[in-house]
Amino acid sequence: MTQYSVKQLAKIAGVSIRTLHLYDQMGLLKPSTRTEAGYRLYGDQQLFRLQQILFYRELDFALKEICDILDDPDFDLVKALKSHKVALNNRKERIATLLVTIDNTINNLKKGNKMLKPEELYEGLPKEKAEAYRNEAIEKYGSETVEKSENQLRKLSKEQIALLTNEQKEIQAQLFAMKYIDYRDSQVQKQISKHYEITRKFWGTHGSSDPQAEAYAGLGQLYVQDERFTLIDDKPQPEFALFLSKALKYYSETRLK
Amino acid sequence: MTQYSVKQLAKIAGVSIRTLHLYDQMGLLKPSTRTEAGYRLYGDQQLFRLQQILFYRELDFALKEICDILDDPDFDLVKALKSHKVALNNRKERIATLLVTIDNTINNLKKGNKMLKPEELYEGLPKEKAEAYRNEAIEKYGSETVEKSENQLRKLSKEQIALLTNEQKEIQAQLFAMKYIDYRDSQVQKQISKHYEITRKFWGTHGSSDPQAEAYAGLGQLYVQDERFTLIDDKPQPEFALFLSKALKYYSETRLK
DNA sequence: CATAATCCATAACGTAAGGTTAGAGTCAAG
DNA sequence: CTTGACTCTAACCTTACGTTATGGATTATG
Repeated sequence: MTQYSVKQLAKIAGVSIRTLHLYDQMGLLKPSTRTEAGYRLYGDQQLFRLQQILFYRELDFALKEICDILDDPDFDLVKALKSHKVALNNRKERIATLLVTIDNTINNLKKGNKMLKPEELYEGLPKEKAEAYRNEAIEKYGSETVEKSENQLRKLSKEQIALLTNEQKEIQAQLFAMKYIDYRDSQVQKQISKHYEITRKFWGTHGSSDPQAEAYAGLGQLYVQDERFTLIDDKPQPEFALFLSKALKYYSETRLK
Repeated sequence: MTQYSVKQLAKIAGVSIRTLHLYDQMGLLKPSTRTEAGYRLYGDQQLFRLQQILFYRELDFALKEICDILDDPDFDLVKALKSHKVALNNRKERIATLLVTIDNTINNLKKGNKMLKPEELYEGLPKEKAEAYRNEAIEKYGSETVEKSENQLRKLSKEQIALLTNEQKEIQAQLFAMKYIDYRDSQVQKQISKHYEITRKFWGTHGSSDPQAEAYAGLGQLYVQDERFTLIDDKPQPEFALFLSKALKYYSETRLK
């Protein structure tokens, strides 16, 4: 049975000595024994436990949770993993939104906020352009995301989009004028609910109510991804897009269930 | 010109009073003026500035960075956004890996570590199974990720995989026996370099050297995603897979450039 | 065997971005 | 004139360690 000093264990495990001290102090990993002088000595069992600790740490579990996982025999690991998965998925989604917003912001800065020609916007794009746009989008955000948005879009015919955006433009302008700050604000959410009602009319109530909430939240993603939806005075507004997407998500989560 | 108290500003901005105190203290957002009694009063300019602050905060910038962004007129915003994008992309990738690992771990726990039949593994899978597997994988990880892995895989013919895995099995077994702890350990990296040499033989040096490093790191992802690559005694080892993927990435980053 | 070089221990402070009291002063309304 | 709502500063709590600081223990070398 091998014995390891703090330094040895730290080295083979790739953690700092301080980390081992900390884990000892909080009861996560106690040395198997101490020398007369109080030196920590770890055995193979401790090495194995450390290996497990590092695995769960790598999965972004908090140290206290790891404590429970390893020490409580009744701990429902599958449940913990699943809820952890949900949290990670949320982070992932959030990061994806941020990445798109950053791209749009960079684009705006580069173009010096150059105005886009209105005729490029809501009429059928020239096919090559549309194709190029799609490919670029896939390149940047992955086909998964793009396809999801496209499904969103396909629910709306061209004319519907034209009508929709005219009515929505007003609401968006009002929201924009509100100095878009807190997406949970009741005034903001009131406007969003109008927005939702208009949107719903054009989705032609497809019967099932559950996908609607999701689709509406997904619309926010579309706003972030496609600058054409958040033009104010023909200028793209990434900050506003980010705000709107959060407002829609919040609305769909709180009001629509 | 409207004036806001801390509470009012906090409410319309959706932040806590403490946050405003903090921003004041660190010079990120000073009130426009103070009353005789020392109460903070904010104007519209401050509201606008707060709006910008929250935008960058939402993009996960540190408060100090936001300070620079807003106060330094020479600040290279595009550059900052780009490097920030790289960081976010790394986080995203990491989270994706963790999600797959969690899935595999859950699967293992559910199956009670049931053995997989060896004939299911490296021989051509029955078509339906392969299709089902692929669809499931797309469902879980997105078509982007799956296609990337498939491109990895397509570089190897069936026979090559068979040979490859036989030779690699040995190395992996040795790595496994090393109590897979620190992927940066020189002994570990030595084994990885052997692993790399073997792998490289079968990739038949496609000329360009840059994609090789990336492809090799991508192989680690494949290990994580497909349990069949990290079977030890016919049992999937998600922890070991995670370890290996990090070791490969580290190797490709430090040794291959 | 003395001494220098490591190694180890505990302790305490610092980090980011606030949350959470605590104690005390300020303001408008009843 | 007191109540209640609001404000101020100050100080400690959080995570998961990193970073000294100080002093004792062990080992290597001359």
